[in-house]
Amino acid sequence: MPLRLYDTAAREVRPFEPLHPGRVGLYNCGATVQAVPHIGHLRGAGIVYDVLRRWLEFSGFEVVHVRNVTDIDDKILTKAAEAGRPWWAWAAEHEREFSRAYDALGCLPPTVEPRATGHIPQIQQMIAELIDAGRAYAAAGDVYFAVRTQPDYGFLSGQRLDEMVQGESEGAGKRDPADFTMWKAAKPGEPSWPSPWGPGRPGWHIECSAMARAYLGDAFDIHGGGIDLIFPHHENEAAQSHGTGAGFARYWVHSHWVTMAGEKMSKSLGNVLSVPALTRRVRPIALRYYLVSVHYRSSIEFSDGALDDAATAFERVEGFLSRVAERVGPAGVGDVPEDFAAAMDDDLSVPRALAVLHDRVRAGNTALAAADGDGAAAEASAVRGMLAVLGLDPFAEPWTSAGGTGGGLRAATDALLTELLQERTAARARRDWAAADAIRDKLSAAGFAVEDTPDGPVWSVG
RNA sequence: GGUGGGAUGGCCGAGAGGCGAGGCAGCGGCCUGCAAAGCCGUAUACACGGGUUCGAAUCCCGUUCCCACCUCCA
Repeated sequence: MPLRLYDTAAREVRPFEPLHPGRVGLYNCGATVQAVPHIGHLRGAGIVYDVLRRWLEFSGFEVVHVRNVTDIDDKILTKAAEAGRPWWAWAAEHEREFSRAYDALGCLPPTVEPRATGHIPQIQQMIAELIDAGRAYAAAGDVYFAVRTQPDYGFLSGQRLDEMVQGESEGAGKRDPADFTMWKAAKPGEPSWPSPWGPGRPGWHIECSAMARAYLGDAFDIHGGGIDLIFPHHENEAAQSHGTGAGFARYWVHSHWVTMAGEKMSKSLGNVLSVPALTRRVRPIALRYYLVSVHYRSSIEFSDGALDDAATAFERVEGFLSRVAERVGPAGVGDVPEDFAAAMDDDLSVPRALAVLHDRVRAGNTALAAADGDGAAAEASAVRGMLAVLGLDPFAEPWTSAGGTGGGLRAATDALLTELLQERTAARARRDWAAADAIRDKLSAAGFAVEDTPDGPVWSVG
């Protein structure tokens, strides 16, 4: 069954057919680098599209994945000014914060991460085209998009111009309140680029229109972002691109919120959670599992309890994999079961896909208990295949290199513990339970858990 | 006012007319010297009130409550 995706513009799930066979152009709105990222950003701009991209690639598509960085806008300017820092330093610092967070949660680097400030010529070119087409006008150094000249305006968000409360803030030469700015005249002290309409900088939406065209062409397959971007950002992006005659995105995908106490996580509400704050509680791979485990079109109601539950659930999966590795040898990354693929093809139904994964883990554990090494290995490779699609394969980058007891340290610890474990085994052999338990308690106090398996004792951290 | 999304068992979360997804927690059992891990079993769940139907958590009508967007927002 081929992939089906919910398309916001169509308001329904529809079969995905790429513009060019075998290739997919995917654009998702990344960050406006004005503040430190929280996990809502990471789900909505990072992980959801990382999973989509991985699934497309697994399905055989060659994916060009573009995730932009908006590094010039009003908020960056005002926040940098408040902090007494240059705007470009402020933007660069927060861009790095986002990069670190994306990396920490195992998001593959996009094919390209274009910055708005690196595409001023493309932006100006597009504005000029829209003026020539009669869809935009310059006034007092600003350039506005004339919304009423675009017949399909509102197709994406369902907003009707007559019903809108009001558009973007008023401007000097604005003809209609709903018109929006594509080029902003520089005020004194603000950064600016020369342009035919006077020195200024790009408005909020034009950078995405211009950069999508630069890397994906006039028409491309999928455009994504958080639901809050549907209006005005994506509506306006589409208006600009359609205004030049471009077909623009063919499928619109939107990811939902991370909420706390029912409310959207946002800086202004003060209910934000950063990646570092959460990875003090659970490991990054467990945090990713938590964020991935809810369907992308449902909001995640964050709670510490749910996060801990997710971490425990993921440990069950990891436990199976490491038991197989120790007893029958490391499993490869295998193909995914059909029902897993069917769930993923059905609008990325990750929760259903995870049910398949857990079923396979149980089957694998049963095989292991029956000393069926081949059976266990087969399940393990299927499990790794599924995990890889979700960016959760514990034996893959970046999880192998980060955290845990890696290589040398593990070997050194093992050497030290082996002696104690042998002592304990001897005590158990002579049925001296007190001595055996004393050793186990001692290790436990030091942070090592000891489990007895048919193949002898196994230690682990925790 | 306009637009869109919700309310599922102790908790998290799928599903969308008929076999009670999956996870976490709990309980009973198996295994274990005891554990741990694992396995097996285990639930008067679908906001409320009507209706359609042989059958509704799923469809229809009404009600209540929650959230988001229409201003910056993943």
